[in-house]
Amino acid sequence: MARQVEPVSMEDVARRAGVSTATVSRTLRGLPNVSADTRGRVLAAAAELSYVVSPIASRLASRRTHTVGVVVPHAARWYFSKVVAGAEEVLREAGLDLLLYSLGDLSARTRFFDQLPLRRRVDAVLTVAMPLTEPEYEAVHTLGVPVVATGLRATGTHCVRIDDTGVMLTAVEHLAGLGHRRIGMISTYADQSMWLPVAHERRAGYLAGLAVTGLPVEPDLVVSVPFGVSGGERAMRRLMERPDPPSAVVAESDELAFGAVAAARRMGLAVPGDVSVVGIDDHDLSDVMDLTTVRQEVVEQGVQAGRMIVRAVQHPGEEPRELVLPTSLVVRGSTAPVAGSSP
Amino acid sequence: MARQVEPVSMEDVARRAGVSTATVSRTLRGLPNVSADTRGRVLAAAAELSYVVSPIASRLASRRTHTVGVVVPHAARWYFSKVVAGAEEVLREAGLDLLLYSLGDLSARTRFFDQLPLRRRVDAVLTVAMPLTEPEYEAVHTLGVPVVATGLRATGTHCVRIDDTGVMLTAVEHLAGLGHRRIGMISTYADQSMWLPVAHERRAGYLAGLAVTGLPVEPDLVVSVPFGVSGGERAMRRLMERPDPPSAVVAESDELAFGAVAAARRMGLAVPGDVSVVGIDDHDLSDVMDLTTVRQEVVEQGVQAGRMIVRAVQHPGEEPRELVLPTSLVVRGSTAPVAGSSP
DNA sequence: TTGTAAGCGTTATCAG
DNA sequence: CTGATAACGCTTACAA
Repeated sequence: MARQVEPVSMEDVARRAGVSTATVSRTLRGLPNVSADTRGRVLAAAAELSYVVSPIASRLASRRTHTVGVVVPHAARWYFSKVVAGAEEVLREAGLDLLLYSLGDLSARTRFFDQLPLRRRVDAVLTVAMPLTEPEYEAVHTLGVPVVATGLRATGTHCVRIDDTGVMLTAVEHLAGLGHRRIGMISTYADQSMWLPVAHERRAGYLAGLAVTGLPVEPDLVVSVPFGVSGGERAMRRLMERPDPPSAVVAESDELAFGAVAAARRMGLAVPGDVSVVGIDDHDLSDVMDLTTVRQEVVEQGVQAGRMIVRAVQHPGEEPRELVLPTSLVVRGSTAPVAGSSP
Repeated sequence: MARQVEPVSMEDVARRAGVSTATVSRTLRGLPNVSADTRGRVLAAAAELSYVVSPIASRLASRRTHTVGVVVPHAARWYFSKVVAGAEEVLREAGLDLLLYSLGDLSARTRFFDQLPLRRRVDAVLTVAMPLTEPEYEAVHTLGVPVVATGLRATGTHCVRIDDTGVMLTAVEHLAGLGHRRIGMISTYADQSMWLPVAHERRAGYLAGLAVTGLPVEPDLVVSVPFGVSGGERAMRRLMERPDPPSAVVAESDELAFGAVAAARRMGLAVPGDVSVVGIDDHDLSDVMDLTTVRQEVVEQGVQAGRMIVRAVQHPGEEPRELVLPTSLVVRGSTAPVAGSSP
């Protein structure tokens, strides 16, 4: 068992190679001003001792942490884990450590922004679908490091997102194109002030869709529920129990739509026969659920955010960039022409 | 904009409080040998300067990293993200940083265990459902820090898991109890050597279930596919296209079962009318899919693993513990008595 | 209880 | 191209 009992230090390597620690450091970091001969001896010595630099000492001396803080509202949810996975790959390959913070409940979040455990600890911050309050925003900027946000429009920081208004507009247009004239929407409450802006924009997209297709706005056809499958169920029940239920429903996300489809069927309604349903995301399970949806590339958002981080770490103080990724309608079996319309 | 221009150091605090840095250090770490009076002055000074210790300097001096490396095969998948989320909460509250490594493809994995970027960087390692090869195991132990594994049986390290044989046995017994005599199984290939042991144990549980209920083994009724929804679809098609298809199928996991249910329905078969399906997990979407399953508490596994980590960091060198969490059958609408049997 | 001073293992500056 | 040597910002004996 090759348990590494006493850690090797740079001095050990230097001694063995017959050079100074400064030269070892230069060599190991790939700096140009080392002769080929010396470089060889140093690398050999390092290899023989199976030496690795202590990242901690290196960080203290260089004053760079080589670490990025990734802050998410809920690490276990579909969207967030995808983004994190995408970013992780890029960061790992760039040699940056990824420090994960999941701030599910409000107290954790409050403590986080109060104490700011990221202070002196990261070179950059990635916030994943976290609308920050003004004080939170200030707190993060106190860190003095670049920030990139995903999942929502951000001002003052880099960001990668989709057109949240546009996706909903696409969904409504699809339904209107199938002849639906009364389209409901399943929206979400502010989930502890997370997601608020996205919910807002998607609602705006819904309204824009109605406007574009010349449909009247019926405020009662928009119901707001907490995020999640069971929220979707509840919303659908509320919509379909009305005396004049809509013939189609758009949901703010696929997970809500899953609940909606299930609820409709449990009520004895046929999907898409009695009611069509469209979601947003193209969740991994949307295909088996046969759900029509507007796809967004979530892992790709993480990848792009990771790249932005890497760039920002290398060139801090650059103008905030905004990257809007494309989305696309995926038609499946949960939508059909409205009953009684011409095919 | 309160951008923190010049970081405050412990010396600044010491000066302001009229004490030495040693005393500041003792105070801030809550050591007992500081007079109440001094403590007050130090805390006040620190607060006024809004000082926080540099974790990096602290780590270099104390030779403890306060960091745990979390290694997962695929950060974006349901099981892994849940475990990570559970562990994250515990670790964050214990003041430990969580360094995430997702080793999806083989080359990333190879590089990881070759270079071992965790060296000198973590106080403990958490492996999430990662069966390690012998060399990988050796490599990790080279780190000289405690290791805890989740999701599978481990020898030589702490571990938290479920009874993977038992869950499958439960599933088969449920079906046999409904009168099913010919039960198929959807199993998985080694996914880059990940999960292998789990697949093996669940297959063993399936066989044990047949034995216990007195059913004959039909090797052709076990089909292996890559993990995932589409794997489940393919497997189900292969099973149901046989001249003598089974009347029920158990899947190694819910995601496979989702695919199986969808495939059956696309083939025009009724679930559970023509074929019953059982999964393992109780995935977030199993309820809307109306899938009978054997539930495991995945977040809880992460929480318990996190606690083990915390304990192990405080008392390294303790005997490896093993924690086996309970599971439970959740009967939903994807299973029914076999057609033609008495109710 | 408190202070002094020697590390911790690098990087970085400045001569040579 | 290479080597001293002073940081880096804290912890920790050891003294007082």
